[in-house]
Amino acid sequence: MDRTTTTGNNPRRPDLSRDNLVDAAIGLIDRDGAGALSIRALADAVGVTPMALYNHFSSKRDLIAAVGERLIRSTQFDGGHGDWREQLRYCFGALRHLCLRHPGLPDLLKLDGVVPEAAYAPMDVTKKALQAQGMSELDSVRTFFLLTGYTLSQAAFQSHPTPALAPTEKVRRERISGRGHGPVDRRDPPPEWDFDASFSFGLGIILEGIEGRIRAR
Amino acid sequence: MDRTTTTGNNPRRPDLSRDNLVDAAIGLIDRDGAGALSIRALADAVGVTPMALYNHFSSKRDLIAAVGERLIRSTQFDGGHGDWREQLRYCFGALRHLCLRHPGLPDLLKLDGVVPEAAYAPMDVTKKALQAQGMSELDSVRTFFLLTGYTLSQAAFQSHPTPALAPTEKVRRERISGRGHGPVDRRDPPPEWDFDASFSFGLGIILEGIEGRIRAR
DNA sequence: GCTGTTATATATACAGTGTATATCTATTCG
DNA sequence: CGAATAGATATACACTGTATATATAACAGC
Repeated sequence: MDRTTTTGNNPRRPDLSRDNLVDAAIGLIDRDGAGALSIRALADAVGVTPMALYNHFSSKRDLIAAVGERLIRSTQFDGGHGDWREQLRYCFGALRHLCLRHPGLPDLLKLDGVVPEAAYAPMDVTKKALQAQGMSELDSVRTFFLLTGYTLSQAAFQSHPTPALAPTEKVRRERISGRGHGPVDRRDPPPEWDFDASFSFGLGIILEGIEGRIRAR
Repeated sequence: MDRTTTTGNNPRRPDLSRDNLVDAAIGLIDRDGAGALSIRALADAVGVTPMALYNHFSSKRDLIAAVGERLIRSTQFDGGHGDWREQLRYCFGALRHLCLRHPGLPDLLKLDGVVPEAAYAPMDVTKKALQAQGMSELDSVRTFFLLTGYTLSQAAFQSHPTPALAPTEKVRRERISGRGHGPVDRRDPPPEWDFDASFSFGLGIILEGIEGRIRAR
């Protein structure tokens, strides 16, 4: 069946489609985080019954993958104009800013271990930049994992300030652990922590290490 | 009340306690992953009613934090004998192996953004090693985040092979997306991927970058 | 021994979650 | 038009964490 046959502008049937649903889903996670994306919440948001979504996505995993696909595809990773260092800075800066603009994204993907196809665009950029410097394909891929792991972990760290304790939990904790250090929430960095500078510092170290490997070739 | 007043060896009341519960919880996540740790599953495992657990933990977050605390505390991070490089290799090697022995651990902690107090032991090791080389405290902490982010992301990548599609999901997907690339599961590395070598390679790059920073002081 | 207090385990219930199954309806095609 | 089909719905199930109220077991002091 032709995909564009969706009831024209008939208001009776809402115009569901993968695209519209992904739009709405992104709205949800941008507003209230990855946890806010539930089948029922999304159905409510588009004014439809939960099970209706299953005519467009085979599962929540499928939906999540589509969200990731869309967001990552909307980002350009190969815009660096200078040398390999600039290219990598651009590429992973773009990845980082994508994660910061959509703080729910890394959580969402990690939640179900989904890796959208598009997520490997930065890998291609990295391989191209480094192989041009004489690095082997294997080492280029390894370096890609290094850069990606670092970038995502930093973005996640920046995006999630300490989640507050639920009030009732706090009360019960006092009752229970008269002894024993209670659990500790994600410890915040000092409030004036400069995430940009911190990320840049770590990236600089990595780039310097890469340069050493390249020169040692 | 004295903590050791737990009914002696009376079999009527099972000997619940934070320690025993954490033991059982670790058993669950080691056997079936982070997702297998639910209040009800843990209660079943120790032969008790779900709500009984809430006399020992204020919430599931509390339980998770205790599990993390215990596992991390059981690990020694400062056993390196050589120079700062060896110390860091030892420290983050230990962190990595901890995560590999308990593949559910990173997921578990990330799940609720919990960071056990003990998780900052590696930070102390890193600060000590690097400040001894003249690095500032700020940069040492930044470097710690770099090393931790890399180590955890690599361990997570190694621990989670592609989750299989649920059978019904596969069927429905065929029905739906006659068009559109379906979602992609975590793409596996090639089957002969050498995780140890890959981790070592990335760590080497980081250490080389650090050395550059230290020398440039 | 008995009694009151405190610690712990239970029973029940609620609001969520993803999704299987069956049904109903609106649209399109022959 | 009638038949086929795509898509939305209604209901239900098994699961989650946990609030609330109740019951029971252990201990303190008499």
